[in-house]
Amino acid sequence: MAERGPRRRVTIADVARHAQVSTTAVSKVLRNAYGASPAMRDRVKAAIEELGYRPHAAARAMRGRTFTIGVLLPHIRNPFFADVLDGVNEQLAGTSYQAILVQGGGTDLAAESRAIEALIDRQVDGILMIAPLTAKSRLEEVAAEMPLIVLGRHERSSAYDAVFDDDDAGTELVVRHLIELGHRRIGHISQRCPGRGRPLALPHLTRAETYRRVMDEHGLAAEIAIAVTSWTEEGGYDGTRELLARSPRPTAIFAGDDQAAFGALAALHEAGLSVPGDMSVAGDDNTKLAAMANISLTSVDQDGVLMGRTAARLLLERVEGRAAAMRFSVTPTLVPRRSTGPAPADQG
Amino acid sequence: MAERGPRRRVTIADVARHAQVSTTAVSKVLRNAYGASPAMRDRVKAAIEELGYRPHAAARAMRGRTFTIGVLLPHIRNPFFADVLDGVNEQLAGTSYQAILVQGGGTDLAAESRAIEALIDRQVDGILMIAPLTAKSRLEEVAAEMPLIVLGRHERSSAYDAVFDDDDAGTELVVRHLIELGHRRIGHISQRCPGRGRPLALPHLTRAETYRRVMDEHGLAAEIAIAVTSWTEEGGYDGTRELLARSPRPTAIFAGDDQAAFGALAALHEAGLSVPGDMSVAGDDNTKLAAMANISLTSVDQDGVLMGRTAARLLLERVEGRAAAMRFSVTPTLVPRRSTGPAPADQG
DNA sequence: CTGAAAGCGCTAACAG
DNA sequence: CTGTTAGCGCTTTCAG
Repeated sequence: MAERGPRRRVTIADVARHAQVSTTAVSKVLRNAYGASPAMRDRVKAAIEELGYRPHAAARAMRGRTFTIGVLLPHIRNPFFADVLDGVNEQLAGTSYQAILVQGGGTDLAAESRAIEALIDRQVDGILMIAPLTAKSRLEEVAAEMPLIVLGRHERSSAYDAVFDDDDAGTELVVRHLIELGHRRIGHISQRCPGRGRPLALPHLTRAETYRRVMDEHGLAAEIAIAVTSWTEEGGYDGTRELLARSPRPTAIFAGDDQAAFGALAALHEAGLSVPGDMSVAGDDNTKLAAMANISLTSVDQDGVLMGRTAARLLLERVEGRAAAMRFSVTPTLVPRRSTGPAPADQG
Repeated sequence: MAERGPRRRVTIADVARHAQVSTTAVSKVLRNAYGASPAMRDRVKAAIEELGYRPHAAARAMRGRTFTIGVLLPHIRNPFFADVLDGVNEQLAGTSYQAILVQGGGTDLAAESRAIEALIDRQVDGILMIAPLTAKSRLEEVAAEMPLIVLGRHERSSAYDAVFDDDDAGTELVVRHLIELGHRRIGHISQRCPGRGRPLALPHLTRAETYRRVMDEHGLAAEIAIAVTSWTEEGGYDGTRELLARSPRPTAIFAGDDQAAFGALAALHEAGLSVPGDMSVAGDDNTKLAAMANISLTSVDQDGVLMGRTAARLLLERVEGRAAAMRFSVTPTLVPRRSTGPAPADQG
């Protein structure tokens, strides 16, 4: 009959009593603050150990820090986010900070806003947002209230730090790679952008824009073909069906990210087209699955763990007081695999 | 020069002043508590709206609830967890509760303990643990302190609720399916179990045990072959290589879960073996990718969204006061696809 | 129905 | 170096 919470939690007062000191002394020891003799320090530490005391985060929150870092991410379906999170946790390990995640509703802006507010209401010491959809102006408002790092967006702001992949370079690598293989009709799959108003500097927009630019630079402006769906398996599938319906159909697809590329491969398989014989496919993110021998998907590698680690480091710096904005950009590399090959001969 | 937090947050006192009532009144309105006239209620609500007041979770935590549900999950690499989480968020939408996630270190028991403590220290109103490694005795301690739901484990406890897939039934479906296709040498990939001491009722142990039982029941005890790696792409790859090294090698592999099955498919591709011609492969979880035409992986479907929704519902019930333990089990179904087929003729 | 007042556990002035 | 004390924002008796 699990009676709930009968055993009152050990508090700083219990520790103080047990160690025969004041609560102030305990607090000082806990925070490694100035003004506690080694002897007292030892006695308090022993008492903490004996009583199994752990600080009550909510009580701390009322005066000082919560030692909690809030991480906002759109969803947990993209393995790239898992890499980023591993980097974050790696950087936080050994500190007293703990990361808590909240899921913003994918492409639902309102849900994301609620998630951000939830984090603020819970008084986290700093926030890391992964590819948020929220308008820059709102991000700056949040940054005015607490340390903020934005991962995966390119805008420049003096209010928060930015950690991002150089999407421009990555896309250029992919599109050039395809062009060098002789492709001219290269399709692209992008995502719907939920934000009304000014377009955000989100990866999918940068990639689409760069795709356009590189095509144009090679005199292929007329061959530009973008299917706007979403970067999920289904989105890649649907987008590919859309591109296949064109006449003449493309000979290569840059799917935007790996998840979409997997959907593209499925759609091509279903259509009876061979890869890369009839159609080349490239993704972006270089997920584990892309490297698997039976998939062997050409992709763009960006070090997600490094990005996560860096973001967490920058955030802790801000929590410690840094105010000047920093930007950290990761340079991607192309990983060519068997899903891309020479354009079919009939293309000329 | 983002000056941090200059604009003091709106508090209940501000609202009270603005609405010309006491803070008690505001608090009552916020909690829909008894003892506030409709008129006052309206006035307070208007003030809240005007001032953009949002309750301060930490302050609430000191007296009452935080309206926060803690979700512990091993990692975010398994798409099945994403389904569960969608179910949780779906159930929580419309309530005032917010889910926060913490990642326990995969197979690292100590990291998981720290994550659980982090949740307790942050005074969540209830905890949902997804496939935790922690010993049952510790789970019961936690359950004595706060509402707890455990998802994905089979033990029976009077202290917390359990939501789980009937892994026994699922595995039986897969193994029988393979046996009916004429396979006799059926290999299995399982995970290393970190827990010392009593084995936990985790899915991979149930599946392995059931695999053994069904093989035995069909007189195939001698053909039992288990590779113990991990349920990741790499683990599936390594496990398959291990099984392939046996002589004679199996003609079918039940990979334990889809992620591992993807690794298995890669290893077989690399080994030049055809699926299902030379080897049948089955997974478990029925992830989106398994359904893709080019993969077409036979799998076991278990409704993750339903499980998440149910877990969240049960947790809220407990938060509201229910004490009697409940168990909810989801019945899985087999989804046969092209990755499984008749055993090669040479098997007899 | 309404409000004054006493804390929840902790931190940070401030005295001693 | 040490301890006393006044809150942080909210909930919750308990009088009016």
